[in-house]
Amino acid sequence: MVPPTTTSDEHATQRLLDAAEKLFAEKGFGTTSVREITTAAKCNVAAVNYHFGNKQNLYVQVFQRRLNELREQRLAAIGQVAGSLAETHDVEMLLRAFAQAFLRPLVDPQQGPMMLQLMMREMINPHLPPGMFVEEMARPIQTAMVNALTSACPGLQPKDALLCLHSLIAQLIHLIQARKILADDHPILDTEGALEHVLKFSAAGIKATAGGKQ
Amino acid sequence: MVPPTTTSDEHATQRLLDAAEKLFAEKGFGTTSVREITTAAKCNVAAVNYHFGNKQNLYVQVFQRRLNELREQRLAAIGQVAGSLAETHDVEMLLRAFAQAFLRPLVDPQQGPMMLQLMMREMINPHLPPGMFVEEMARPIQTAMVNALTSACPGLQPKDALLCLHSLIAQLIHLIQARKILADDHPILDTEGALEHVLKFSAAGIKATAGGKQ
DNA sequence: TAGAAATTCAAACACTTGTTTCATACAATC
DNA sequence: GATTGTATGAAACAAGTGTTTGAATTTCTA
Repeated sequence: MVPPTTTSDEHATQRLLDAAEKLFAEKGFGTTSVREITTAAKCNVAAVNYHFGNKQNLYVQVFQRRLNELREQRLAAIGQVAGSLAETHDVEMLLRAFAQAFLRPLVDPQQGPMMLQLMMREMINPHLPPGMFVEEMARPIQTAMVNALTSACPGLQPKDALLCLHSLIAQLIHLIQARKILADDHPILDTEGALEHVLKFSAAGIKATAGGKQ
Repeated sequence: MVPPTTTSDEHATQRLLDAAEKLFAEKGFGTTSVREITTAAKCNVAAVNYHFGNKQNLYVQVFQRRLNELREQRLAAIGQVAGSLAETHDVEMLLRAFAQAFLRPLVDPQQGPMMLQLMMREMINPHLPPGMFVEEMARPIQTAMVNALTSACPGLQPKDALLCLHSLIAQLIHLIQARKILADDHPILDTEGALEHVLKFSAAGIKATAGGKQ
């Protein structure tokens, strides 16, 4: 008998989740066939239906497995920085910490690009139960970050903090997405100089937003 | 014989392009079947292959038809504003004009959401000839806008102008995308107040970027 | 109006899709 | 060691895929 924690011979359930995650990220739900998944996972075709009921539920389980850890990872990072800042009101430092917490899992060469692709695809054509992504990921991060922003940046209304947060997130997502398409054209976007720009750009934007409404 | 400009009875080629555009935007290339398209266009199944050779080429033609007009529309708007500004150095006005030129075709209820969906899908899984989208759309807009930005904002290096432009575009795209997912949660994002925020936020960001490097 | 070209049509092509079936092999329990 | 419940296997299911065919029809032209 083989120990259950061996990478090359884990349970079929895990192999299916891993293979499905990879393929769903690369090709999307609709254009990834069950046979591709089972072949990559070295299983029989029937394995998906046996272990997960159907293809759609396998997709949901792929997300379930990652959303929790990703959310907790981000919440922890936000809480840590928000606590240590306290009264320093250093916006740019808060942004940097958040950006790193936001990006780290997404640029980790191991499984980073996969995660983002998965989430982008799910945004554009959803196959999860309605609300699952928002409730388990988007909303918790949003409220935690809005709280951190408002307390680090006096004069910033919660409503405006939300808008600023979305401005930042938009740029971070675009940062990763754009370099896939424009990488050859603009090596600028590839370096971490782009991240520095986003932080500087956003810090100024936030200060202007807070100042203007005060 | 029927006049060629009748909407309800135009040539099959046009009906196919219209139906395909709509369906590709809603469901994506891979998950839209030729039969769905031909049914929606009131054609026979063979019509796609007769008029366009194959499904993929129909997809390319859908883009060909729109990319040109969209690009020219945007270039005209940029050129107009950039010319009239000349020496006023009014960054926020330039941004507003660009944002409107960028968004107008995308929020036009007639065909707006379709266009954006189409382009987002193409970004995430491409079915166009490599480089077509960048060369016919992304790059021309980029260079025109970078020129307009650097001349309207002295002290802004072209390299930084490009980064600022991407920061703005990222927010504009996110603005449209996010409200599909979070619309119920945050009616804030739905109003045009969000656009005003993006403009104010970005104008401050650009000024900070220009000032810091000077 | 007759003939030629362009278009539409129903039917079939070979292939892939998600899922099911049932027989086989394996694991652990009595 | 026989008997469970669990897992895997090859094969088949009906339905849907893009594309092709060749005849019927429409449209234009000479």
